[in-house]
Amino acid sequence: MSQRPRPVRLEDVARESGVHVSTVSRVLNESDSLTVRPETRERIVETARRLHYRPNAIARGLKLSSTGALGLLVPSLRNPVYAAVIRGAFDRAWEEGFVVLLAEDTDGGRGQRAYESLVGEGRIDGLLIASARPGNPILERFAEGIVPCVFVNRRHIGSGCNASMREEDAGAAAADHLIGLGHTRLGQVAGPLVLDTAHRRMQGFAAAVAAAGLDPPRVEAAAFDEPGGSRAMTQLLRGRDRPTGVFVSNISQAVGAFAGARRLGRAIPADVSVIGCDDDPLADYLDAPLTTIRMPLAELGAAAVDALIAQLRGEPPKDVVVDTPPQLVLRASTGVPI
Amino acid sequence: MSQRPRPVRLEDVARESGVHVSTVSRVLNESDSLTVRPETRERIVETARRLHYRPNAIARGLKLSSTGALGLLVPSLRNPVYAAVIRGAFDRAWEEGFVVLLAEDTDGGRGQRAYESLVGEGRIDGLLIASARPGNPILERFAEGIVPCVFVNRRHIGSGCNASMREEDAGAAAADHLIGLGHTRLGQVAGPLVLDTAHRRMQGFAAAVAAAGLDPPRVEAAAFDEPGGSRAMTQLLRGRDRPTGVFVSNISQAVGAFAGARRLGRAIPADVSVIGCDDDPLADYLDAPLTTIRMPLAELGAAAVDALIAQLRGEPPKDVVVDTPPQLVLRASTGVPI
DNA sequence: CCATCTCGCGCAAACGTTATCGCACCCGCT
DNA sequence: AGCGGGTGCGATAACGTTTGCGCGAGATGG
Repeated sequence: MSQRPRPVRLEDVARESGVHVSTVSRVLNESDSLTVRPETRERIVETARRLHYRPNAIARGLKLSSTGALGLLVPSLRNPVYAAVIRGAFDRAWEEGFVVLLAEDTDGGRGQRAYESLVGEGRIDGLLIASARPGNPILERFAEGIVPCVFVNRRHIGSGCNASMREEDAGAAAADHLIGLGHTRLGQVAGPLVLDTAHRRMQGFAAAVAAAGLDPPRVEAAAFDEPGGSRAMTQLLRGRDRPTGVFVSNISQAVGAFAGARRLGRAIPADVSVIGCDDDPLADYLDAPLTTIRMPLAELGAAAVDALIAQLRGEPPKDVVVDTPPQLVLRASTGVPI
Repeated sequence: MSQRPRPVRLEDVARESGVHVSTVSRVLNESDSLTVRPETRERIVETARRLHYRPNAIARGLKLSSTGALGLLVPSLRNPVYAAVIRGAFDRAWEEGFVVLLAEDTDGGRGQRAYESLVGEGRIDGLLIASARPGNPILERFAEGIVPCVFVNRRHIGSGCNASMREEDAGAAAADHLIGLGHTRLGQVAGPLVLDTAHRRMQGFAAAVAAAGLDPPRVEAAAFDEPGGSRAMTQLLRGRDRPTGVFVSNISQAVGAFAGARRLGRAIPADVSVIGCDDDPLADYLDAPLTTIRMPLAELGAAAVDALIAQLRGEPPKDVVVDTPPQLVLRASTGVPI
């Protein structure tokens, strides 16, 4: 029954170095009024280190009415794409002295509950929302304006605080690659078109196809998961005039799309070229290895954190777009049409 | 420049209902000394609801010296298996009135930093560690005993507070399935054997093989990711006496193993049967659809939260094993040997 | 030698809660 | 009428931190 060690408080450091707590606080915060003798400062810093003092975030949060924590709502933890965004956000937040609290905003109210706990109970200073979608109750709560928010990846039009990437360029890069290979009948497995991200990706793709003077691509919208990709690909590959080159919007969709093509007996890339969006280690291990458009996901996470912290500092919210261009990662799933 | 609405405090509710804050606090906490007139209670509850009062978790945490938050450290957010564990943990925690703060404990110090922020700064009451592995610095910090901990999935031998599943039975179920199909030369793509989980899975597999009177399986240990699975499978399938049935320990490894077999020109299941561990939607979309052993992952997450909360209530720590048995999910990647 | 100024630090109040104590008041009993 | 004991609630002190204010002491100037 060993006791848990009582955490060391400001008062312990103060007593040990023979000064008042307020002095310790000021010294350790390196604050403005540095009117402290160097030797005293030295002594305080030294004992603080010796005792392994760490300020209590709860007490600090109460006094400062700011917790040093940011929330991050992602739509699904099963989607490896978000792992990259999350890492980018965590790392940048840490650099800025913040901790980020991650929650999954799936159907079933997990996101709502997280919102209640994190925002409603004052546990965070700001919220990163990567799970925006029309009808998501979180959007109504956003309007209440309890905490500053930034929408990540999926924009919330009119919010004035979106962090996004060059989705149109991603679609265009995919189209250009397929067109460059000689494909003339193109198709797209898009995401749910109510999602801003999916919509822009589609528009960029369609615009590039139009610019090349080709017939508009056939588009099948589908959920961002394996079943969605499978069903959409099956639709695209059925019937006459089927596309020889298909742009798929997400790695999970790509896995499903591969399965769909396989079931119809179509080989990749011999019968149909497939290019994916969002690069992921998994792409190397598909059959065939998936050519993708790499998106700056970690940078997106970092940029979103920056934008949120700017708001916390009192700056007016603004939309930001990560300017790193989408980049083609060539593997084996695309080739010249037969 | 709309102002953020100032959150409603206990005092607002008190003023509005004409009583003192302490009374409001007692009423809303339904506490012991219910010596309050029903009409007063009614009035307080009513105005609290009307004003949408939510207690401030920070102030509450400071006073009670308990935050109502649990930490959860997972080794990788790219592994879909953990999504299931996380959901189980989140949901159970919510039922018990706790919020869980999720962080990734990858190489590169993310876990360390999370530990510092969450435990060191007193942001959480207890910690769930799913990222235990020999040499992980978190294990030394555990020994300091600042907060109660529970090790999830990967046990920390000797800690006395592990939550795990019937890994040996998983290995045995996989072996039994392959043996039942008539396979006599078995192999295993194991996880890193320094990990308790991987080791037990391997032992269960080996024991079942021995019990059937077969030669001991060839085991290739590998990282729990696609490259690991690919390399290990390649090793297993090279040389004479290669196995006709292989047990792979994880869905990511399975993807890699499929790729490895493909590169050697071996068909699944015609040339080699593959059975995976941990069921996941992805399994349906592999070529061939992957037969797996389903593990009770969400229940594991829930059980770990239960064990941690028990410790917070002052009960002595104890090891728990989720008793739901591993279950065969038959798909197309296993068949009778040629 | 006293007034003034600056330096170096202590004092105490707050942040929003909860918990312990205690004080009125009302009821019933003698 | 006086007394005792509940009943119903208010005052208050914390929890660990930050911060405006102020006070003593030494330095400086007249």
